[in-house]
Amino acid sequence: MSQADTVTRILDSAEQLFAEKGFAETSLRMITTRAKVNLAAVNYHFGSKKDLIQAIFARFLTPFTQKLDKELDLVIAQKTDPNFQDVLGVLAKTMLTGVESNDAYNKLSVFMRLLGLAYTQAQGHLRRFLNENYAHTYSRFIGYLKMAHPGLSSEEIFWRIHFAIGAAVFTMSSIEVLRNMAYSDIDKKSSVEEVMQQLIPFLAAALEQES
Amino acid sequence: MSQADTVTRILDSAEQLFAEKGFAETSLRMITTRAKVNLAAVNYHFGSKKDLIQAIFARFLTPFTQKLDKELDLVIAQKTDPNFQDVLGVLAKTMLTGVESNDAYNKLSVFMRLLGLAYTQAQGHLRRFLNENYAHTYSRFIGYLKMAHPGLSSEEIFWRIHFAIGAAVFTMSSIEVLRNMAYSDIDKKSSVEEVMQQLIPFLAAALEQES
DNA sequence: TGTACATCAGTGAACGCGCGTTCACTGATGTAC
DNA sequence: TGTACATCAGTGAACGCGCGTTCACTGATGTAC
Repeated sequence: MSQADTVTRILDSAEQLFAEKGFAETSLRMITTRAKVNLAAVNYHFGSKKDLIQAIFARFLTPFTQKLDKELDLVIAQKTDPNFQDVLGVLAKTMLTGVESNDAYNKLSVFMRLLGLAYTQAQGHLRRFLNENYAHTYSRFIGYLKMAHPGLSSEEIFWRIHFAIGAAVFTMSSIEVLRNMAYSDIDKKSSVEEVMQQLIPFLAAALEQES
Repeated sequence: MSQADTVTRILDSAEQLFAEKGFAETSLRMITTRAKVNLAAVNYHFGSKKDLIQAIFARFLTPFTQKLDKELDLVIAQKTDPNFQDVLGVLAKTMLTGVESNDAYNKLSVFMRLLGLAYTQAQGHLRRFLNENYAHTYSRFIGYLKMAHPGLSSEEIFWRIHFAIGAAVFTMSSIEVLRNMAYSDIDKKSSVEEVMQQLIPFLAAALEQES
């Protein structure tokens, strides 16, 4: 088994298990058993469990923020003064392309669950890591949103964005629990895609609302 | 030290620590140290860590759902056909009264963090417990919402409510992280109350939106 | 009133267990001469 | 072409540690006669 294999298998298994259970609740033994690699391989390749967690975020976020940056360049080149929907559209586009459609929803929902854990589980090292590596693109995105909606203060923009992130991240974090609840409450088990199709107008209405 | 003291001190300490760190990340040793009681006291009074977690939810939810039920009775007595805002208003009123104002916000935000953990951390026993004990009031509330907004399907109501719960629960779960981010991003550290005052119109706009 | 017993909150120390990490080691592949 | 050595992915077993739980025990209070 080559190195690339082992490293990728560890990342894949860890990503799934962390998204399912959380960081503290997932042991290296679970990860290495699922990945069919030796227990010591995580420490050999990544150094520690913390470094493995960071590597999982980097694998998703590095290409994602590169893509988002490029898309933002494109929009700005076409239209120096993009409106709110243009800017949000860039985010939606970046989130939903680059992979075949079924897989895109799945990868995105796994990543949203991980992002939720990053906020809510005590992982100071992870928040520091994200801030050091991805704050630039995040700030740029927020900056355009603010320019597009001058009626809102920075504070309002900040909190609205995080309310929206919260709804999205919570929904995806708990999607299996919620789909089961929906099934027992209203006899309908919506697909992840259907849920997202309801979430988008819900958030758009709330984000754009005049205060 | 009387029993009431010991039991209450354990509940108070556990509630704070679970809200801060999560269930798996909080050990009984942390709880009993903070509560200044013997390690074995948790198992003596509650039976197990799981039972302690359920007791914390019961302490908040039992009076809360009783109060919500009474308030729903009142509204229905006054107005057989309450509108969407009437029903949501009952929830807001139930959430924010009964304690002096500062404490009310604090208790509520602690509880929202715990509720977020209940959805996102693997605690099957807890979801079963909540479902067995509080599903009746929850269903009643959702039923009135649906009656008040006949243009929306059960499915739309279900998902909108959970998007809103998500935004609220995520915001409160991560409130310290978010307030610190706001401070470094926009130099403004809003109070929990100010954040809630922005959250309410945000959610109201999204919940009532015509599809 | 005094004695024997029951009840129960609380305790101190130990239990077995799963955890992340470490370490000496193997074996395959590449490099130098 | 053959030999000696270096590099490095991967391994198996063990390490110390903190965890939730258990258990025999204490000591205060209440009850029966």
